[in-house]
Amino acid sequence: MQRSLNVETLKKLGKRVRVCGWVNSIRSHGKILFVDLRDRSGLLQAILGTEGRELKPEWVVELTGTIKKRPKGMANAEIETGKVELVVENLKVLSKSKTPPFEITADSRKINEETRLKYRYLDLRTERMKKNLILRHKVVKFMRDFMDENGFIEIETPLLTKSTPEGARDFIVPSRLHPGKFYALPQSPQQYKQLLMVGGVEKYFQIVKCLRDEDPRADRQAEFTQLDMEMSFVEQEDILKLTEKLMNGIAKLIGRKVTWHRLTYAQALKKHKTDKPDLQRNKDELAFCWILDWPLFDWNKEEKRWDPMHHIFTAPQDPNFKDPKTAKSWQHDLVLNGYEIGGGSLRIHTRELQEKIFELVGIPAKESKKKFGHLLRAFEYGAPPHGGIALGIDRLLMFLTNESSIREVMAFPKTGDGRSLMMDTPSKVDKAQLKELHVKTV
RNA sequence: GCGGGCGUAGCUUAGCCCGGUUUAAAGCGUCAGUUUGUCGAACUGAAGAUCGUGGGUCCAAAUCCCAUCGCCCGCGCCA
Repeated sequence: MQRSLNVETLKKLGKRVRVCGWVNSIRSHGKILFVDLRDRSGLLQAILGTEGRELKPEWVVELTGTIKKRPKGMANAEIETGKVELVVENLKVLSKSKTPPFEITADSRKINEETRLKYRYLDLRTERMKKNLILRHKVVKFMRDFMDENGFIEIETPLLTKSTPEGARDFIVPSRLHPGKFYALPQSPQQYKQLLMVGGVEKYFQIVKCLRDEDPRADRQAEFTQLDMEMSFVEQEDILKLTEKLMNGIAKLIGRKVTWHRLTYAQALKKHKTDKPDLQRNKDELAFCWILDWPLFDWNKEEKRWDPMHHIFTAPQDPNFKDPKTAKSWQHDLVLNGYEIGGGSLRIHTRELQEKIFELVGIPAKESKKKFGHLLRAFEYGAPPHGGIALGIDRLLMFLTNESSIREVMAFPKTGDGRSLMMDTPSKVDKAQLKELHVKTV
């Protein structure tokens, strides 16, 4: 007999079914036992006799029996299957369980996160984590469908890539075949997506892991996921409109109210004293705010040079700008309830302008050729004007689920110092492994 | 790298300021038992803690001091 999900039993009144899942709770009345069976779809009350006496919470069982309507007045409005129950004819224990370190049925907000992270596979059984991960799936699916409907194609870019020390700290991977040389894990697929535009893709997107070796925060992990996109022949307004349409669609999907605001960088600083203003007026509102007209550069007092405000590929509004101090960029940052959840820009697409920027931020021509030669060369073969944006999926989900930590929307997050309490990572590796990589042991 | 908070049975906490009625308390869970209609049941009973770890002060330390470890929050950092 095919296995039925708990919720499916609603439509199987009077029929024999086979259900499988975890023992959520047991209410024993001696000769009659009520067992709430939990599976991915929800709970189902099963009725057993004394044969169920040995059952314990979190055991995995297979129950075969008949679905019956509950007696009058015995329905439970709290659960979806509350109008029916399973009268068990056969009980099979598929897997036993030790007493779990915390109660799966308890409110996990009251349980120490350290314990939850060590036993994450048990924490994932809780209603809270299940809900969050399902919502995450729905939002990501909506994003994929939306991008597809708007003519974008999803393309994967390499994980083993090139270190570009200008940005955040890179995670680096030693090369076995090339002793002394290293790959870097991508902080973002930035250069690849620009090269895809040169490649004539025109509309690219990717749901992609990005990695930055910086200290985590409640809203930040070393490893996170972005909806990354890039498009050719667009103005900034096209990118903003598309993003607004996407976010409105997501808000509608989950029934949340949305407001949109736009501020220039100067206005944001003047009115709100921050470039990440929180414009939320009530608890349920998703207050999005574009920050526009950013300065192209930022004066680095210590090094006495101009640093890019965002990154070196951001296009200036006036390609013939003379004064780095007043030059504005085509940068757009997206802020949600006071948190940056995305950023992007129109990009530079000519070699001349890109070289001018390298020079201004103090990267010598020799070095820029070595580090960015591939991009400069590509720009000489018909690079279309292009731009894009990357949206932080984890942070967005944090707001959609009303969680106060990004970890609550990730299946296997790391701690504040980048460790996994469950897998005990990072960990030491064999000397032999290091020797193959030509890495000296510390 | 820096600052702040927390650490007491499996879980959640009380006790800590102001050391001595503490044999470290409670709820949940666990274990044993009762119970044929319960609603993450109810009732009766039991077990379970070198108070994160190490050192110090004191007649006496969960409580005061020092060090150390772990987790959380923030700053720096995050092209």
